[in-house]
Order: sequence, then structure tokens, then C-alpha cells
Amino acid sequence: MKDFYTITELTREFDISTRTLRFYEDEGLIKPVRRGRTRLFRPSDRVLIKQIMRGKRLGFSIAEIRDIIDMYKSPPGESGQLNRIIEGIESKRAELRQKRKDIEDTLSELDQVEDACMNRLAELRVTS
Amino acid sequence: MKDFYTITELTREFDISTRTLRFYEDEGLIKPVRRGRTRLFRPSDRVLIKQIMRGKRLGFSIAEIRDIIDMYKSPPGESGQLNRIIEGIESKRAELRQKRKDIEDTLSELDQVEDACMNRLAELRVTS
DNA sequence: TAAAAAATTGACTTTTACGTAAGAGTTTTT
DNA sequence: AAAAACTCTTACGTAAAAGTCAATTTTTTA
Repeated sequence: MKDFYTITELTREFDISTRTLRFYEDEGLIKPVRRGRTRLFRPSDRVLIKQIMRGKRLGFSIAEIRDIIDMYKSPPGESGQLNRIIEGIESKRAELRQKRKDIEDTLSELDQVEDACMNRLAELRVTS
Repeated sequence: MKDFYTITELTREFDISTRTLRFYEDEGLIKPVRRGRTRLFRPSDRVLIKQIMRGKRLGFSIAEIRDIIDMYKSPPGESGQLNRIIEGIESKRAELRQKRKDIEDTLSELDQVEDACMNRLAELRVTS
């Protein structure tokens, strides 16, 4: 595994711009180290970027993605905080399950539409 | 089933603003009928709104939602068009499957985090 | 029928998530 | 060494998706 990635390596891998990566840094989602002024991204930053992209695909805002990423960070010592994290997880889970149901519903509706299209095509072949 | 819904009935049901519904009308997603200047929403508009909200939850843009909704409209007669719709459906399906995988991945990561929190809590109870 | 509540259009504003451009310094390639 | 490629900061611009406000109707309720 590589020690460091340059910013352009990552923009190419994830098909995003340097602006986007700098924006994510400003937003506190990633914290690349510096050699002089130049950013050096560690494998852990790369993992974070993967998680960010996944969140984006699911339609989460930057703030929501930050919340999720924060959950992944090593659990703190205090029990009140731990319980709050567990609550947060439960509520994210509910949201994700809703999204999954939305996907299932949409998929099955698309199946129906496709069937209708196929039938119409078959009809056309007979009628013509 | 009701014949018509007023705009506020629907804003309450879906927890959105009148501005949003008018925006969706401007965007051509819904076409409520009018009694004078006042909009009257039919059950079919209500169904469309449900589909819009579902698309929003999945992070689709208005344009993408419009594309999906257009697929649902009764299939046209011409076979070229039918084939294009089928292609569109296949590509949306791929996108939805990716989203579903993203959800599964996130869910199982959250499970792991929750386990870690629970273990930490158990530790605290023993140690204290 | 008068007052209150709901609806309309139109215009301007806001937030999010970057895009784009300027100007300058570094590193790499030729 | 000169050119090309990469990187940086700063700052203004933009598109999408509404929010907000104003100035009217329209409809409903008292």
C-alpha cells in the first residue's frame, strides 16, 4: 500500500476536481498532511474520500456525511457520549432502511414498466 | 378516494411548502387542474408527489426525477422509442443497485461501530 | 356581508456544493 | 535552463432547489 497520494492521483481515481478535495478539507472531512504547502493524502484520507463519495451517491449532504464519518471515529470514553452515538446510529439506520425500501419500490415499478414495454414490442411484431 | 386535494392538505401530508409544490408545477412534474386560479390536485397528482418525494430521498435531482416519472407514462407506440425507454430503465436500475450496495455497506459499517460502542460500554460497567 | 384564512403571482434572497479564474510558487520533463 | 505540469491561496461566480416577502385575489367562516 502506498504511503501517500498526490491530489491529482486522487482526482483521477475518483473523478472529482482538486477544488472538490480542497473543499472537503475546508469542511473538515479530510485532513491531508503537508510537505511545505503541498497536500499529501494518506491511505486513511483515501478511505474517507470513498466514504464521502458513497454518501454523495446516497444523496447525503456534506453535514450528514460529516455526521456519519464522525460516528466511525474511535468511540470516546464517556458513557453518555457512547449512548448518544448509539442513538445516532439507530436513527441513521432507520433512514438508510427507508432509502432501501424506496429503492426496492422504484426497482419493482421499473420492472413493471419494462414488462409493459416488452409486451408492446411483442404486439408490434405480431401486428405489423 | 377523494376527488381533489387542496394545496395545503398536501403540504401538510408531505411536510413541504406551497412554494415547493408550485415549483414542481413550474418544472412540469405535476399538473394540477384549476378552478379559477386555485389549484386542485387530483389523486394522480398526489401519487406523483409521492414519487417525487421518494426520488428526493434517494438524492435524485429534479431532472432525474422527471426522467423516471416520464418512464412511468404509458409506453408510446413506436418501437425505437420503446427500446430507448428499456435502455433508460436498465441504466436507472444499475444506478439503483449501486445505491442499494452503498446502503448495505454503510449499514454493516454502522453495525460494527455500534458493536464497538456496546463493548466500550460493557467495559465501563466492569471497570468502574 | 364583513373579517379572517387561504391562495395566487412575481420578484428577490439564500444555501449548498462546488466551478472558474488570477497570480504565484514548485517540481518534473525535455 | 526552459517549458510543461502540478500545486497553492484567494476570491468571485453559478446552478439547483427552494425560502421569503409583497401585494393581490379568492374562499371560508363568523
